[in-house]
Amino acid sequence: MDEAETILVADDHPVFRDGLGSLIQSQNPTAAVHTFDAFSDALALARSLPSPPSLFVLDLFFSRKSIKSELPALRREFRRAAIVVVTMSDDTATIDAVMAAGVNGFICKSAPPHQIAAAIAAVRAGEIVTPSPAAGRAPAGGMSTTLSERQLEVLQLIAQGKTNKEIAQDLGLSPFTVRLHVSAMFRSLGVTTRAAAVTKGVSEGIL
Amino acid sequence: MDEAETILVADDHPVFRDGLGSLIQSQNPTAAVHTFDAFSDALALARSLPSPPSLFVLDLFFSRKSIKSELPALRREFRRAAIVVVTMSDDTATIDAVMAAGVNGFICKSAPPHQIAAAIAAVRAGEIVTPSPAAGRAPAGGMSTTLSERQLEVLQLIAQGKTNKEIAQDLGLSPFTVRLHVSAMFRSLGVTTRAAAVTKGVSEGIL
DNA sequence: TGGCCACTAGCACGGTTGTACTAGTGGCGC
DNA sequence: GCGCCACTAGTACAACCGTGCTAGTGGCCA
Repeated sequence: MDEAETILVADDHPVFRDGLGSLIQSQNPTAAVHTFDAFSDALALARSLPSPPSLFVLDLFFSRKSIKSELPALRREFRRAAIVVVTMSDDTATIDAVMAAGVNGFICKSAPPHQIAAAIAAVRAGEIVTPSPAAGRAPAGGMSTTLSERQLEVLQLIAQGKTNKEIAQDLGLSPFTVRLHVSAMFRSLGVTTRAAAVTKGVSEGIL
Repeated sequence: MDEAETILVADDHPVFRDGLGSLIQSQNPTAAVHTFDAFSDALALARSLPSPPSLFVLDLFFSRKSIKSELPALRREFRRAAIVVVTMSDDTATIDAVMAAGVNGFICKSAPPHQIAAAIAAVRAGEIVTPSPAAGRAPAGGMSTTLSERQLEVLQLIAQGKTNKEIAQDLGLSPFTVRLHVSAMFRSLGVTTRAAAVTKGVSEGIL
């Protein structure tokens, strides 16, 4: 579906980290899953990647303070990535604080694997997942596909029902060029028609 | 884990209800999935069962008022059941009101099947799921457009990127007939392309 | 009974789409 | 410098799309 999709897992507990990594890898066979024992390492790789990762799964080695600084900063820097926090402490205050930072999911480490898997799948599908009570509104969407600027522009105009000719006029391009962007965008989304591209765009939260 | 597990689905929209029912059934092969076109019918069966259902999936045919009465009542009566609300209107106020009633999940009807499936799986695994605000807009007032059954079916298949020929095969029709449905549906929606039709369908909450 | 509507099926035609090629430019990292 | 990638522009072609016509069936309602 998306050739170079990257997922980053950071957790300082080796056993849990490896288990989590293989769980996610088996759930997303086509994705490149990288695991780290420190958040800073994951962040460093994320920044060095040609295209940003689609999913962060992070242990909460955040102090109370950095929940309010590092986490929102991560959210801002990787607007299009889904962020899931996995942690031991699942008290309401922590959940609220983390969700308020704009992450897409909060999972308790004590949860059984199938529960963690379901939660991650739901987040990757665009939902917001929290363990228990918490009406914590969360902004920003996670998306697992990356499009270039032009491709995104083209997709938005396609969603408006415009023809390639009209898109070319709108963007000040040749219709031939528009076609190439359309084809490339289709390949990125794994579709072959404009209609399917719109559906995909909506489900990915980019429309 | 679930020898006689029962799942109740209530939705007054036939096409969506059936799709939802088979989606859930395929996701939970061992469960007995019952579908209803009215909430009261589902409730009646739930009460008549020897053991309470494990999951309710309900369309939001609740008026604003009954969100604050029927829904919490259901929650109280079936404490151990998971309750998922599926609806057209996904404005923040409605989401807050429904979640405050103590349900386990809130899914927008405009969400693609895989997203709905993931959300239900997460809820069944014990999570709380709320929609990402990035997904389909559905301004209050319901859908302003009426499509015939065939037109809706055609639109749903178009959203999957199918060609007229493929749609004809799926529905057992002639490609010529499909074309007419497509054209009629376009007129109803006030669009001229498939891509725009999908966009319109999402914004109307019928996809 | 006649009118209306949804649904079915077909033909013809012009325009659009999507892909497969080539080919040049500018930016970025190694 | 070299490769890679996004972006630009073009040609050619097969397939598909959307609309305009005609025409028949069955249901519903006044």
